Amino acid sequence: MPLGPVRPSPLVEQAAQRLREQITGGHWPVGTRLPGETTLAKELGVGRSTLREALRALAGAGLVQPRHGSGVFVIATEPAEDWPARLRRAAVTDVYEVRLGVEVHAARLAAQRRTPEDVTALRAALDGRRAAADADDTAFVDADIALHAAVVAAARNPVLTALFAEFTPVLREALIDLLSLTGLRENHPGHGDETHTALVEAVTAGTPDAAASALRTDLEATLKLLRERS
Amino acid sequence: MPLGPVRPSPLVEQAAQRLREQITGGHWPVGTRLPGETTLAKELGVGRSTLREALRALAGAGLVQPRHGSGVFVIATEPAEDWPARLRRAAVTDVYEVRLGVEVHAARLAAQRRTPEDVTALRAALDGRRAAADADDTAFVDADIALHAAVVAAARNPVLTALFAEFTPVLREALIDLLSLTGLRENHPGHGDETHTALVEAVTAGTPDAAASALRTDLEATLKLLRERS
DNA sequence: CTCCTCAGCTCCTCAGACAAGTGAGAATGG
DNA sequence: CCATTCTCACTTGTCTGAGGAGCTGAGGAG
Repeated sequence: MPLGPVRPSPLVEQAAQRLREQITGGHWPVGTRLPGETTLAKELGVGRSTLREALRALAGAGLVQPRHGSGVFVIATEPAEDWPARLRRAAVTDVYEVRLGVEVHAARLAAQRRTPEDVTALRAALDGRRAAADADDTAFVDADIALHAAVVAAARNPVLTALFAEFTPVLREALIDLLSLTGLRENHPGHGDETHTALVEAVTAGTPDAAASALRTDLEATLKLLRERS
Repeated sequence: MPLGPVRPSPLVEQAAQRLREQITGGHWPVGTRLPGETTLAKELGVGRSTLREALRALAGAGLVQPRHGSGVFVIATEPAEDWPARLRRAAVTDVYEVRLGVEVHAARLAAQRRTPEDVTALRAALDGRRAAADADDTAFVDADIALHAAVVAAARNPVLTALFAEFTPVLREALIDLLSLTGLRENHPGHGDETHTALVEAVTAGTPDAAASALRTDLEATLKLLRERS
């Protein structure tokens, strides 16, 4: 039994989240002066310095602006659309789930559109993943992600490619953690080689449904592992 | 003559600026562990609380990430990218294509997870879309998007919801244009009512494949229209 | 009416203390 | 000799108390 983490997030982040909700939720429109530090700290049940750090985090994100002697004011209601930060805050399983949907769709499109250049790139990435079977976890994860990125690139949709790139850092970290914690590769060095080969073959052959199902199999297995650990 | 401020900026901001320069200047690449709080505070000549607030501001901006007991780490060297702008620059068909993949996946999840509240919200949104059949194009598009947003919300994945929200503005504009240019609704006021009803029913019934295929039918029809016009 | 003073609010900064998590090396057991 | 467990130094997290400095509006002096 994997036992998820017990610890709650730091108080600072909880406080920042609560305040953020007030702002993005429209309760405190632009121009609002927030209640004083002592008041807010008491309301949220945290110390004054903790609250100050939470406010400072929001200021760093561009939501509020403190004015010495006058108060803290709301200057924006949207988090400046900072996706990397948002993804880092989110639960890994939620991120992975979205990645699954995006990439399965990409595989489908790739099977319809791949060019000869895409095919050679895919084969090279697949070879790279095999070559990394004996390497350390980090190198293996990088090779794995490179293959997946090649599939997405073959879909020939720049928005899709950019979106996948946004997910990469979080993915990389989560997968490296997963491998080092589970020791998954010790028994199966080339873990997932069959499904990945099937994926590349399906994209090459131009069969969308086969590509989608091969990829779905691989990703759902990993997602299951991630869920068990969190 | 505007006369700038005479007083120096708060120490917190000065400290944050100094640290930011170290990061964006490349002296501390991604993955670096910053010196400890006490060390940094001494080096910059400020108190520990002040330094902590400066670090918290950088964390809010997504540059660093503190890990309890371990240290503060650099996780990015530039203040994030602007997705809304990127989506606006991209081809509408590319955006719509990604939206299709994301939302079909969301529909699948929604069919597995929808709560009774989701179901009532879905029915209300469906009624809203019907009621807007006689309204102008803008109101109809808004009602349509509200229904789709309700489906995504029922998937109960915050990342997915946020991602869809990112697409909404571009979508809205493109669809309004499409309707006014094609005059599509003049002959079929409740355009797409059958497929949307089928979608809501499938999500309610909890049949992922049916929900996915109903939605795919609707979205691919629109995507085809978009392609023809561009 | 204008200007000044001032009290009461605000944020800013520091110091000190203790709690809690992490990781490496020492000590222990086989 | 190896693997496990324990210990400890070091890290960030949290709170409290104390002043410092800036802003704002009320009220008095001219």
